[in-house]
Amino acid sequence: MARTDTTRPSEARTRLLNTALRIFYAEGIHAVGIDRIVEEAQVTRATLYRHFLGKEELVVAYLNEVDAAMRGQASAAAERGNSPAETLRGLGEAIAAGIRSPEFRGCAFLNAAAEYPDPAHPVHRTVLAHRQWFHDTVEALFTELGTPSAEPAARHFVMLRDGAMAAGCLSDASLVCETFLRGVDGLLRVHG
Amino acid sequence: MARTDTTRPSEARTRLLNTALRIFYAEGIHAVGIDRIVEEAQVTRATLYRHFLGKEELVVAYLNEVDAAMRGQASAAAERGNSPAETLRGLGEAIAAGIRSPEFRGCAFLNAAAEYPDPAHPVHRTVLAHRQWFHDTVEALFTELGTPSAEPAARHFVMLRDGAMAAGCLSDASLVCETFLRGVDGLLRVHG
DNA sequence: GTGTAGGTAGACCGAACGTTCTACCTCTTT
DNA sequence: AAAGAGGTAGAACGTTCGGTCTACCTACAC
Repeated sequence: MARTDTTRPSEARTRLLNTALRIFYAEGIHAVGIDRIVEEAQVTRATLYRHFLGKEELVVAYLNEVDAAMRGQASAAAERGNSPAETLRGLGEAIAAGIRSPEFRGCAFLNAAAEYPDPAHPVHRTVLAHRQWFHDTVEALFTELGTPSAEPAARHFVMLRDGAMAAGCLSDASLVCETFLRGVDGLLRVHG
Repeated sequence: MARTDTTRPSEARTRLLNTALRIFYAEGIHAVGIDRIVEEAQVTRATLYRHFLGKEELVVAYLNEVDAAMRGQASAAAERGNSPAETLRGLGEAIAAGIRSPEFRGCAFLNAAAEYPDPAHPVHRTVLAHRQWFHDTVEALFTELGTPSAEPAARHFVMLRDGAMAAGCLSDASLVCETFLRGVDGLLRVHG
């Protein structure tokens, strides 16, 4: 019985969430059935429904997982950067690194929004909440940087990011990153 | 029998295609069943399968319909514009007008790509083909304009467009258009 | 006038969907 | 010793999915 004692916060739930993350992100949401996730997570259906009310809640949990990762990424960039400009540039680099990674499949939130267009739907609302946070974070950095028009600058930054994330898996990732980072540098040059 | 004689090129097919366009664009592809489309097009299942091999082919036909509309938009901008710069600016205006329209639900191609991530899938390939055309069209305009780095400029233009189209139905459309057109103007100022 | 293309109407198929259920097992806490 | 939470195993629910089928009707072209 040489077992770690960390069995408490539910191993099965973690496995379920990691599997959902991997498969939903790679293949889409409507395209993947509960059976697939249950099977690959090596968990029974009953276990899934013990932890989540249904597929919808699992999808929201999946997006929250990605959201947490993004917030971590932003915090890391903020810690590394010695100035708001450096942080913004670092944020851009982190985004580019994601796009260049082999598993990259676009923005999980943009992809989810494409599948859940109804603004009232919980999944769509989760997407909107994440985007609001990202915009506000970027705007705060531009404000810190002393940009008079921090809000439009943030919108520009976000638009470049959205374009890069959308195109990143539809054309050459390196070229996309190059274009994106050049755009970010231009923005920082103008507003900094 | 005061009927127009234009019954030949299949009324039902047109109705089917228009319905598919409307519903797939508004609600997503995997989310909508064949039954819905057949019902709203006021056509029987047998008729659908007489004109299309299956849902997949209908989806491709839907995207080709949108593609044709976009090419028309680009041609119209080229006819109106007296210079490449004017045409690019006009193209931007046309895109912005689409984003501002009440039925706007993002880029049909980006949305489709989110649902069909497999690069080998016919739907995904249709998306790639459209994007290639768009990129080439924009690059040709920058070349005509005399931009030395026409290709990177085109990539920048497309990235802004992608970002605008992606965000257009996830935040205030007017602000998105403002940011987008400002970006296009900046590009034309730099490269023109 | 006969053949054929396009259409209607509706039954039908097997598979997959999300979801619920019963039954039993195994820890940990009390 | 008892209780409860977390888990397994697997059958079953009704619905919807994409797709096929037969039967019949109508208009036009040869």
